Amino acid sequence: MHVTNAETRPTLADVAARAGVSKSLVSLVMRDEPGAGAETRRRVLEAADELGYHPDSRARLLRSGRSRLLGVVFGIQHAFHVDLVTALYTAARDSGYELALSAVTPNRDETEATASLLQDRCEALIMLGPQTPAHTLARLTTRLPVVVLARGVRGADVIRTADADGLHQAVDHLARLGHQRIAHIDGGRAPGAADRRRGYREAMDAHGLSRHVQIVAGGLTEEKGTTAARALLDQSQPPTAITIFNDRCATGVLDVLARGGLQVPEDVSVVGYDDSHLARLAHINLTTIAQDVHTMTKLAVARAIDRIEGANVAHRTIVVPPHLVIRGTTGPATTQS
Amino acid sequence: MHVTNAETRPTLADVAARAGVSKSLVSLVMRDEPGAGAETRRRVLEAADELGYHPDSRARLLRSGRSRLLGVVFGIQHAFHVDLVTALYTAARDSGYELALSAVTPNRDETEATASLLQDRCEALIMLGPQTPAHTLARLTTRLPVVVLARGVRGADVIRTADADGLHQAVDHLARLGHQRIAHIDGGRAPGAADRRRGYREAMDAHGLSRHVQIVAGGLTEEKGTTAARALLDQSQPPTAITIFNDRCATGVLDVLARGGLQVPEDVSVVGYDDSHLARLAHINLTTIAQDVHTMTKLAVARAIDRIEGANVAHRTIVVPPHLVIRGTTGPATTQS
DNA sequence: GTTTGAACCTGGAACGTTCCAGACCTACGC
DNA sequence: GCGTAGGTCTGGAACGTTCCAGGTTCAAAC
Repeated sequence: MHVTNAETRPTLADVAARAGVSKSLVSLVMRDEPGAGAETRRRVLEAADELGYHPDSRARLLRSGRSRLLGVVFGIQHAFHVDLVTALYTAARDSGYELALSAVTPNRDETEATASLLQDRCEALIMLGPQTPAHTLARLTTRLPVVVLARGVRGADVIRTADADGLHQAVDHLARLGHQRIAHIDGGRAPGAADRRRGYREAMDAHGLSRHVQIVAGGLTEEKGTTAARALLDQSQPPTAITIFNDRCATGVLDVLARGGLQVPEDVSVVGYDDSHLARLAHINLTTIAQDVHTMTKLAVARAIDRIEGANVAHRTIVVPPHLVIRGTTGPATTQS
Repeated sequence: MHVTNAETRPTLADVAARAGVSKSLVSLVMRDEPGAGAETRRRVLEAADELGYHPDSRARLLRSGRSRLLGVVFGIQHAFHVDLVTALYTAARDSGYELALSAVTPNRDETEATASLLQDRCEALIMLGPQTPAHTLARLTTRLPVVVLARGVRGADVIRTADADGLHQAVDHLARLGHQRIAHIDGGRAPGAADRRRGYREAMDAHGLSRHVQIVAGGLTEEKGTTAARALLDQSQPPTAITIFNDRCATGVLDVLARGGLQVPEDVSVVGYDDSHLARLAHINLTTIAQDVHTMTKLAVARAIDRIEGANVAHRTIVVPPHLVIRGTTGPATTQS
């Protein structure tokens, strides 16, 4: 006999007893599967409601052998990751899978974040701009499907933006506005940085501006942006336009410009990268290269699920085109220069 | 295509078979419980390692009736929440409990975030600055322990900062520097905003500056900061110092000042609130009121666990004192004003 | 009047753990 | 010699589901 105790939550058996049917039938009804009559279904639902029954996902998942969980590893401090996670939630909404977040923080590295998701028996991993070495990722891939977002790497599924193309668009835009001394503050060894550097160089060449190519060491953070910007401004002939590795770094640059008494875009034009929520802030209002977060996350979820359900495509990279978003930090080059 | 049974992960039984012992014994060893001989223990661990065995938390939790999970509801867009989550991870590290994150995003409200954690059978909820109405929180409390961080609310455990005290410290600091026209940009209806407003007013009174009290409507975001700052600067006699609801809002203010050609702190001093990572950025370098994130998160985790383990203290609020962090955005009032 | 086949429902065996009661040793005190 | 007490180890019953193979019923088709 099952005694309903205040401490223990009601179970399938309790509901079954109350509705006068079998556990199996209640199970069916709870999952909204066919195979139960309308009237019985109603009675079962009523009983469940009265008891305040909620299915126990642990037991459910244990039995079905599945967790229906997509693990997400992300850097909680990264503006762009935050945007991606936000979009991932909506991308996963109707997929029948849930997201399990695991954050990377200054005190919690990627290995730890990943391990905790594995323990939860996630069925696939979506990793945002992971720093994990390629061979470690490859090993992970043998355990479960891994989709890497915003970083190119062999051996796993990758969804990334056409980074070089993004910088082409940035340079094209600036060149159209008459700029010639266009500099680039890069992202060092960060994922995507190399491609963006290359794109910048190619585009400058294409516009016949090779002699004005100038690449300054930057990084992912505001800090790096400020030091890079100071270095640029210290020159005898500072650039009239700057393309920057990402938006976060760009805000550091903007800050240095403002403090230096330089008007944006009158004196200097600035283009960021990511179109993260930072760029959209009214007081930043940054012209930037948008990564198509919506598409990228949709593709990532879809690919993860395909893999889970056994699609045996070779590991493949999907490249999503970026696009220019013109806001207030770019304007025509002044004639004097 | 692999021939190995990549489909099924190794289980306790597999390890037991390989080591030539019973499931129960392996279970003991895996949990590091006493009751197994040194040599057997070694053999079991070896077998587990060779098979790449990892315990299945679902089954484990199902059987033990516990999840050892602390659910965390947080706003992924909020700089301060990000700091709190970061600290929560380290606070929970050696507690024997894991964190389950559930983010609130523009498309995923608190109700949804909470529901998903309940389904995972979290044993307690830690909610960061929740917007959920008090009576809904109270109902939640009947289902499981709820610890609210950074918002005062009756009926649940609350860990919060002495917000009024924080503004006292800010005003004291500015008054000591000789400022008189000290304004406050508030946080509207945000958690804590009312207390900070009150603290500001009290402190101004205490310094005999009642006639200079000026409160401008602000908010949580950079945007709100910029419009509030513009309103302040438009006056015939703008303030020489500004205290602001939070750091994020303060960066908006700083930006307006910089663009307006005003030097900080020479022309205007600025004090933020939270000491979030924003404030520490070299180019922001914001004087601010630090909430003691370390202590708050430690207390939150401890309280949650106390509740889980049956400590039956009455619901109680713990107030943590804030402290002033002097950085570069405050300086002596200029004599001329 | 039998057969057929949906539509509805049931019982019991998994899933991979933990927990409990007890079995088997060996050593020890008397 | 006996009883007892630890220290090791084992078998099997939970935990709350889902899944599978079947069992009724009842109306329509032969």
